[in-house]
Amino acid sequence: MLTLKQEFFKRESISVAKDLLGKYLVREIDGVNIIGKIVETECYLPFIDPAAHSFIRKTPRTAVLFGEAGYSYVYSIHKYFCLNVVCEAINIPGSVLIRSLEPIQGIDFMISNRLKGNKRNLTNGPGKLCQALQINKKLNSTNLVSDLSELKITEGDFVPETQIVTTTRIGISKAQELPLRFYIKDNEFVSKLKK
DNA sequence: TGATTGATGAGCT
DNA sequence: GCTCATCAATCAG
Repeated sequence: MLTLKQEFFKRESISVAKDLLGKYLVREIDGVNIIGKIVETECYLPFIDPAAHSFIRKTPRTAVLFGEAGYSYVYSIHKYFCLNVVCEAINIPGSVLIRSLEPIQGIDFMISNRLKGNKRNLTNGPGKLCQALQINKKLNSTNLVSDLSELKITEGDFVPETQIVTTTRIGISKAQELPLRFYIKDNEFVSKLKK
């Protein structure tokens, strides 16, 4: 499977968020590939988005958001980790949060990483997918467009525009009204619908 | 099946 | 000290 080019991420983060649906997230552990298809994303805009970690100012934690596109931003929230992809040009801190995956390969491995391991609950949430794929802070600032990385994003399945659903974001306290969450219609691995 | 709630720890002020 | 882009257990119906 072909790894994406950096140019893919050097665009408006909102376009990247939509186009990432259907792509494959590949985690390599001891030479074995663990693969999930991206079925749900959220976009965090540069400068104007109060919900973005980069909003207030650049800090040691958020510095990677201001760096090269195509790199990972892994942060901890409560007890868990979440995975973002840095987009746009240097010093333009747009990013895309990977919210849920459809398990493709290495499902037994994912189950062994999670306490309650039924297939549907494996990767349908940002904290859950990081547990399943063993994504932690050591993978912060990883180059996701290099074949040499142990975490990368490759070409996957084509998703037609008509299969993409747009809603508001989940779990945030600011700018809740912005329609920046995208997921694949009718996919059973999308995280819980918002009410 | 859906809504509510408590546990939880890092990062920032 | 307070915030928070979460999860899983719990409870009501």
